[in-house]
Amino acid sequence: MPGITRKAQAAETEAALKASAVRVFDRQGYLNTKITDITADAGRSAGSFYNHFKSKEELLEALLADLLRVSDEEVLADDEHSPDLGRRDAIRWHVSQYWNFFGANKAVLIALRQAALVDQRFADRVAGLLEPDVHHLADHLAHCARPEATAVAIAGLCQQFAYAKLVEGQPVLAALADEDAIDLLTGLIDRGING
Amino acid sequence: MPGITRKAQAAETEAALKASAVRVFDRQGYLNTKITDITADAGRSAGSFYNHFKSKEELLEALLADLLRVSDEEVLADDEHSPDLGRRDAIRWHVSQYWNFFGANKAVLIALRQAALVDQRFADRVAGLLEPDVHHLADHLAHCARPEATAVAIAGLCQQFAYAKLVEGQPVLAALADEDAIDLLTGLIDRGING
DNA sequence: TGTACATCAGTGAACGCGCGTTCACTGATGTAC
DNA sequence: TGTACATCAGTGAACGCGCGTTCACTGATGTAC
Repeated sequence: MPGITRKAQAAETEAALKASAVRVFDRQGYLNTKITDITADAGRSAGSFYNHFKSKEELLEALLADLLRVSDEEVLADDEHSPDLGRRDAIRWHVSQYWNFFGANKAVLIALRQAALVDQRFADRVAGLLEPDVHHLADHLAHCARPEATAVAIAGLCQQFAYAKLVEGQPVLAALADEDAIDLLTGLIDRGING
Repeated sequence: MPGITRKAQAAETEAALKASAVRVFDRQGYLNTKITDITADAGRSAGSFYNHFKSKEELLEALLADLLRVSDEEVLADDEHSPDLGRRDAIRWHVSQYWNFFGANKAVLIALRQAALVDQRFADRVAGLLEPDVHHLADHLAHCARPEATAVAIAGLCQQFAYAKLVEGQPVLAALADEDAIDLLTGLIDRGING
């Protein structure tokens, strides 16, 4: 079969590089990762990297694209959630979604945040990605005093708490199960906006 | 007067380097700043830097020490604030303190956060600095379900919101005055923990 | 007080390390006839 | 189907840029007598 085996090999190497990148980013952080760290983890030569990506940034873009594709599919599979954030269970559903998404993709999410610190292009990119979510959240908060600002605050609360628990592994939070964390955030938000 | 003029010159250069560092960190971020960016801004030669600091990290440590010295003085000058976070005005006082401190020192605070991403030593350092505050906050929250975790969440909320408003300058928050931001946070926290 | 020497802050060209990136080469796979 | 050539994924040594860091030098300030 002409053309299949070679393409398959290339695809396999590309996938291996991506998988290694995620692993290494998770271990050492994006900014501390050298291209040769990735290729070494993947068991390929340094030069091989450039057959697939122009740079570490482009590799991260590819990981982001993968992440967005998967999460879009999940959103489509979601048949109707309650949009009424006046109800505690609706808040909990959203928090839980976010928490699980963060946990499942933390290596890439943190890599993006790190890249955004150093590279304005990524900063704009990340801001653009979050904006619709924050906007969506603000719509749900129309009954509050300052919907947009409150949405930003709540998004920040969730992000920072997830970071403290799932990435830094703060000792203070060690005893906190995922469900407890979600409950805690849900309670703060529910009372904060409805209470 | 023996020994005075020369020491004065050295002190002046050191101060100029620190001031330039803050300015340049604010402009380009700590991680994007080269040592020669700092010396150039200060109008000194590259080599001069090493008469005063062993590295960019040590310079940041010095800035941190300055910041801690000043803020300790302020804490001492604070004659009794209400420790009862059951009262809205007590919460507002704390939030306002934090907000102003963040605004006044954002360049250094953000530099620290950036350094912590890349350098485990700074990460531990920053964590150690915040811990007493979070612990103090947890004490005030003894009546809540999970005081420590709630304290971490609230600290994260404030930090992230201040970052969004004061550093990223999120367009959505452009119309929000400092007082409004403080009120918003106060409201969320007050209802969140007392509501 | 004056002179001769020592010390020190500051200078900037040069050095060298780390790492991203290239490129000539290999061997395997695909194509043409 | 077999043979000869083309293409391509992968290799790893070598190259070179950027930047941190050094160091011999300058001129000014301090010290000794």
